[in-house]
Amino acid sequence: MMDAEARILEKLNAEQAEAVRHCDRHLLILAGAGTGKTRVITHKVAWLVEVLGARPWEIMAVTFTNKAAGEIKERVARMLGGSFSFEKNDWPYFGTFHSQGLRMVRRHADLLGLDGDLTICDDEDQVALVKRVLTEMDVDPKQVPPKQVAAFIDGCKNRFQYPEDLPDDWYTDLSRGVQAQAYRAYQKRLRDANGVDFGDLICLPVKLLKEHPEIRSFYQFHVKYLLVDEFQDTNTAQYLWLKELGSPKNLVTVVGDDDQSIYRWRGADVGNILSFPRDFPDARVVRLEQNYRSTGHILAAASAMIARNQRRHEKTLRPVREEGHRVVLVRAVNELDEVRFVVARLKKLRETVPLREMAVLYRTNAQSRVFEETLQREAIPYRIFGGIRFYERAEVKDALAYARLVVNPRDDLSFLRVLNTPPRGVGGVSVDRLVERSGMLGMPLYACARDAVRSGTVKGKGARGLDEFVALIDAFRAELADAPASDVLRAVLTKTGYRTALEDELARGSLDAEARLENLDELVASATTFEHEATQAGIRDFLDHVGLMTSVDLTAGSDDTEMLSLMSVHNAKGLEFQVVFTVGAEEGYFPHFNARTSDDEVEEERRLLYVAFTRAKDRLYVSYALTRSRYAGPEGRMPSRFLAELPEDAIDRGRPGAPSGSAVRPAPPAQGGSLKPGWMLRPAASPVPSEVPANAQRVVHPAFGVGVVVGEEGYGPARRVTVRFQSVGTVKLPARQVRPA
DNA sequence: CAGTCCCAATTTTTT
DNA sequence: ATTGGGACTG
Repeated sequence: MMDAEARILEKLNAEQAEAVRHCDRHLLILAGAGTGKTRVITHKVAWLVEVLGARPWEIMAVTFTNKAAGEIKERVARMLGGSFSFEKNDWPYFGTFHSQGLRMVRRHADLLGLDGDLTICDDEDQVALVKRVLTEMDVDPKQVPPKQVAAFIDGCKNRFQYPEDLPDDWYTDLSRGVQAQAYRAYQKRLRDANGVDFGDLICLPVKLLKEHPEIRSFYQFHVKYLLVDEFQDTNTAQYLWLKELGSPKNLVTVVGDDDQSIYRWRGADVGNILSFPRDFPDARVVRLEQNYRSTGHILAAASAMIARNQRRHEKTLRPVREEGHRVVLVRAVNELDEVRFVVARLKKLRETVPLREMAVLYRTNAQSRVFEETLQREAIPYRIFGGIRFYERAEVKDALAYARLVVNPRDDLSFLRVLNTPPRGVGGVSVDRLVERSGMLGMPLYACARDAVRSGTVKGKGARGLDEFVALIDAFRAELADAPASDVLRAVLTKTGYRTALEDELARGSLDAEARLENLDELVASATTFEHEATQAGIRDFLDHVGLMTSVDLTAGSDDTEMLSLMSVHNAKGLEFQVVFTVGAEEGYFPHFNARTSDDEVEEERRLLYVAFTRAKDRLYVSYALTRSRYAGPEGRMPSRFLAELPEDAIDRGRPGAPSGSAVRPAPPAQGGSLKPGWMLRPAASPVPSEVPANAQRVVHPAFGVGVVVGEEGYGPARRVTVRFQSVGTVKLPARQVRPA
């Protein structure tokens, strides 16, 4: 026994060992960036099994991505040798809240008024359904954007609020009334379609646990040890889930870092970290403050910056590594210049650092494009995480929609999606009549379609197409309901004529038809791979897999392939690289345009940059451009205000290899602790020697004369620019008032 | 009903 | 600049 203990604790420092061994009370581990969090989790699982004799099925670990779960599984398995097995459908369960939620919803579907063959609706499905609901309510989708309503619904579900839980006056409220009513209608439609959205995957388990004491006891009994990673990013509903499961009989361990909370917009509540000790009585708190990842200068820069946040736990990360290189701050003339710098630098570094140990991190996915073009030209292998994801491509979703309809004939969304894809003569008129009838009878569209012709609901060309469609789906259901996923997809693509239609397009010279066909092949290939990895995996499992896939989970090539990584900072959470390029460190990205109204938002933006910085092990480059073209011509840009918060002696200003004199002067620090963008609100006569981008847009105003654009926001008629005039100083005004000089 | 053309909005981050 | 949606025409 002592052997096992010693072996597990061997490579841990005192704090880590404490966190691993502490197993008689609930535990909150405050783990700063790079302090060996994953190591603590894996060792803790090993400890539970080997030292405390926990049974595998008594342990549940919740991670932020499926990939992280896989890594922990792998590492635990390696530590424990053959003594521990991870059967796919057995405990212990390592995965995201959402995948765990789906298991529970499936298992207890009958109690929730659902059928086990349910459909997971993604973001796009959700918006489409909202749009349908709004139309039915006679609300103009232009007046009330479906996306906004979808965000409202998500917000409610993040707080565990179903329509019946909303305060009565919300339904009559001028601003919220429509949204609340749409939510109620949406939820009904979703249930009728035997569908669940992401929010349901969290809320329904909580409902089960709250309303069914026997189910709660069952899970409390089974899940003796519950570990939650990235705890700072759990939302209210997820926290309620933990509270339902936590009992004196079991042990809840959460690991998190409030400085790395970057999902507030998705409902994450850092406050959960504060509440934990109160809600889980007797909980211990252990802090991990030894940073093993980054060299001294990098850590000093990141720490000084994050210390500016008001709402945070005081903590000091101690570097164990040497000082290392300073953080290099780079000023580029424009976005192309920035790319040139990064590529030149990484080509040089490649001589000593493997490409897979380098990453380019940006604020928005759109920023990857300029890099892609250059990297392709230079033949540097790269991979992009996130962005338009594979399973969200139209052709892939079409194929999956057929499969979804085969599994769940109540799935109206999929029905509408593929009914006339490829075209089979069923147009708007037929669909309208079908929808109307379905509403009247309270029957799913597919069921209505079956007798729509006989009842005269649909006539003519539409009737023939509809019959054809119903026959197709019926045949699939009869033959393929239990077939392997790849067989189903192959059959769908050929027998529906989908592939043929695309091939025709290709023959007629459509450029993207080829790419789409390739994507379909890739889809079938990924289904085949999936079947090989999991025994007995049918189409249902594949649809689940696809529905819960995260962008980080889906990466072309394995981790050890020689490729540069490009990703948003959000996607980089939990990863580390020897060399990190943080690009676009400008006002408008850090903080983002849409996030500079409240102090809370600005603090989250600061955390985002902090996460980016702390991914770096050996070298960190931070770059910004003086002008950047986003849609129509170059815009003047200012360095991020956060750059002014970096300590002088940890950074290296000026661009290595560039002509001298390219010193950097970041935005002046905010005044008096206020987080307002100082450069925008500066009084006209301000003598602050702020920098005007060399090739910023020059403009003329009828009254103020000539000036230079230093900021901009909005689009179209609402577009406003900030102009520094020679005559009156800096003024913010509608863009239409000035003309290019 | 399908295909084409034109106009508008879009770009924050994602399970 | 690209893309999606809506309107118009064949």
